[in-house]
Amino acid sequence: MAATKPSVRKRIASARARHQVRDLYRNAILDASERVFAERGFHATRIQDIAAAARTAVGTMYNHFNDKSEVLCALLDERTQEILVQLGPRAGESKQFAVRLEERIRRMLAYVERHRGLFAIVMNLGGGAAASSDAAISERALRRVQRFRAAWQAIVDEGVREGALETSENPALLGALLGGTVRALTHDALADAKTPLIDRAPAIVRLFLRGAGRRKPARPS
Amino acid sequence: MAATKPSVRKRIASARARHQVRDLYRNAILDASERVFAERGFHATRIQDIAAAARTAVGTMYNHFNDKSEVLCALLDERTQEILVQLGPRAGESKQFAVRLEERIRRMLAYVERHRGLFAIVMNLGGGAAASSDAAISERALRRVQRFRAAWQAIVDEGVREGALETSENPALLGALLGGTVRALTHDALADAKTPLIDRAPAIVRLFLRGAGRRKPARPS
Amino acid sequence: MAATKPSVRKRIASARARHQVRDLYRNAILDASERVFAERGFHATRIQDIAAAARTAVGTMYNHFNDKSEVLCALLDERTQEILVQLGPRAGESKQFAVRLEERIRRMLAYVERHRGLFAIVMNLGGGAAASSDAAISERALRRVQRFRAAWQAIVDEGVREGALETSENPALLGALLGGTVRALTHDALADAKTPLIDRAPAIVRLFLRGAGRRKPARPS
Amino acid sequence: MAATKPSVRKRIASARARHQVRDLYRNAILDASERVFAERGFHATRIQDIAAAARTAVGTMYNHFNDKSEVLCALLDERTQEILVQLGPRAGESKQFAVRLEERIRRMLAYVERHRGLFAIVMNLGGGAAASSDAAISERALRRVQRFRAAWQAIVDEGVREGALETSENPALLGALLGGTVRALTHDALADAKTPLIDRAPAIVRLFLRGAGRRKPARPS
DNA sequence: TATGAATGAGCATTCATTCAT
DNA sequence: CATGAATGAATGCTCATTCAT
Repeated sequence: MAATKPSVRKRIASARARHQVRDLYRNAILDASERVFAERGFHATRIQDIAAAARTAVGTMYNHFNDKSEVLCALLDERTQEILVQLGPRAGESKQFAVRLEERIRRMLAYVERHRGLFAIVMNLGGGAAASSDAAISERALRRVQRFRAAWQAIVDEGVREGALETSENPALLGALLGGTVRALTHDALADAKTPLIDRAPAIVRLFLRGAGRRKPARPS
Repeated sequence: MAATKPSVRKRIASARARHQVRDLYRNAILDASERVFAERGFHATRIQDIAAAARTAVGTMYNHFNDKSEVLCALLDERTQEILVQLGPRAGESKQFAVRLEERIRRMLAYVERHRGLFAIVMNLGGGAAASSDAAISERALRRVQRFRAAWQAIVDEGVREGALETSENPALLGALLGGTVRALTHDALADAKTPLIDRAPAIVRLFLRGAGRRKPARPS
Repeated sequence: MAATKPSVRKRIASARARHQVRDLYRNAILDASERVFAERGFHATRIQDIAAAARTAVGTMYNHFNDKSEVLCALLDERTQEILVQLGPRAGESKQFAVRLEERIRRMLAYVERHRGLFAIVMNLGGGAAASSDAAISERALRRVQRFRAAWQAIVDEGVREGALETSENPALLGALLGGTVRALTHDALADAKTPLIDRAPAIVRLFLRGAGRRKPARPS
Repeated sequence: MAATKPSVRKRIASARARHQVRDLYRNAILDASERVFAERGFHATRIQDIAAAARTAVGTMYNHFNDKSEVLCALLDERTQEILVQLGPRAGESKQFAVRLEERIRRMLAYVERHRGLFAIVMNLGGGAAASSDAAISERALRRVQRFRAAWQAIVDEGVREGALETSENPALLGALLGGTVRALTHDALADAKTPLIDRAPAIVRLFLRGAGRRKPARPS
């Protein structure tokens, strides 16, 4: 380490610098695309628009991405990844499943809130580039969906393991239910209100756990 | 009335006939568009494709619809309308909310099954022509969403009135939950399996009503 | 004459009537086309527009004219013919060329005034259907131009014969000058002002006859 | 200045070069469009035709002009500008108005001769893209007409100031007359003959100045 | 590697014309 | 002969992609 020759160190440094410059462009493009997609939607957005928003030349975009849908794809991959991190376990979480779940959902909603515009359209685009005929893209879209599913499933499995969730139900259905409940109430909140998304966390957890049916239908004396 | 002169009667008849011919074309176009949209997705579908599938000239499409997105819009309006009918009350339904709900959802799923291809796309397009910048189109898309919401809400209100649903919950949230649960499990079934959609009805109702949480956590003796 | 049998008379009458009905449509179409052409210009006018303005079906137009440019052509033929009549001799005209000329131009301007809209665009379309690639149409347009030229020439020839016009000038040039002067001042008046066209008649004649140069350059004592 | 760093100088040079390349394309398109418009007329000319004649891609046209009529517009703006230059004053012109006027018209006719084809069309299109409903285009067409009017008026004003033109006439009418006379005789020459346009210059001036009326109607003794 | 003008296949849309009623 | 919906060739324009600088 310390023995590295200066010229080499410099070369490494400059390589790192060059990489950072690359990433600078890449990130500028992704950030710009998020803004523009959120504003206009995917199909109405022209490559030029993204380039302009990123203060870049169109050609530059093609040095970083193969084509338009790859930009969206990369953006979604990144945001999805980050969402999944929010949904993952953390050190020092509560022992109680419900509390933990609510906390994770709260984190996720906070993240979604920070990217409201993007998610407002993503929820309408399903997996992403809707109806993309490009196999590679659909492939990645599918993988994203699956990763999401897996995340819900993992949480559900935790709950089952801890005896917090009903064992007589098909766990796969419970996974779908969790995803659906989160999605439904989030979508609702995104469209409707200026209410902060996070406020929905308790209801999501409660409804997911207890459903809509009348509880304690008959309180025995 | 009976005295209507033959020529007049004939004129009326031919007017009716002409209308029926118009509808013939209109329906042929809508049906064709459903097939093609389902196959290729909205954006990948060219007007020509629809025309060809409808065995019509391109120009004819423009005699019936103002542009491509209006075709999708009209199609969705029609299908939405029909779905909502399935979700509506019928004569001779069960007194029990849960039974009735399951029956309605079963009807809806049967309808969706008959239009699998379309709905597979629609669920990814959310409100419809995603990112349509045309105000009139978005307006109609929004109205469709609202009509759906209203339908779920109406059902929930029934349940609340009959004491089948939890009264301590915000009814609006219950509506969203019902929609979300149906959507989630339907989407899941559309993507995943060749399982008949209707088979999902019981799970939908059960999960909507009772949630995923462990029931009777501790049955005291 | 009087001996014509009733049935025959009736047949003739009905034939005449039928012809009149034909002309009714034809004229309605021509009048409508004049209005619409004047409003939108030739190329921006769709056959449908004319039909609508004439309260006729499109098909009807094709019973009377072979195609769109024929409508314009017929219209221009008719209006040109009528203009030329205004420029022709009348009984009881003044013996003085200048007076006679002014009178005729006054009549012409009155006619143009009644068809302001049409002529405003015709003056910009030159011969008519500008750049029509149809030989038959261009042919008729050319003929109209020639008939106009001939009219100016005939007037000039009158003036020359009567010793009112300069004989040392090429009469063809004088013809062109007359046409040009009329056209220039008419065009000017059409565009510019709400001044009645006829008021331009004296100036037209005066300038045509005496030019713009300083008169009596040197009044010899 | 002399101290400009090489890289900067190079950048400037390449910027200039790039601009020149842009103009190369722009001019190629304008020249090509002149040829094609002259041959086929405006409406019969397809964008593709111009592109082909300019050995350019269609898209390139849209990098330089907003649409088809803008091409014509730009062309006319340029040619008009150049015509007006011919009509303007030059160093070392004659003191005599008539001589000067003839010289200017000669120059103008020489220019028109070099663009015969275009002007043959333009004279039939009046202000330009006939019936263009686009406000911006009509606006520019109008401005061209006005600049022409102003040019004639300026010449007339010169003549009046120098006592060469009749002061009892409304100068505006004299301006219109000059324009009309030039137009009439030019149009005549364009259509009719293979006679060189310039030969018409003397007649134009003579007729403009002295009119068609019999001169010295009766020089007594 | 950034740049941005050139490229041209691709597509929605128009509208003159036809023809069955 | 009037009608007006069907027809489909024709065309302007877009925009993702390329590539010389």
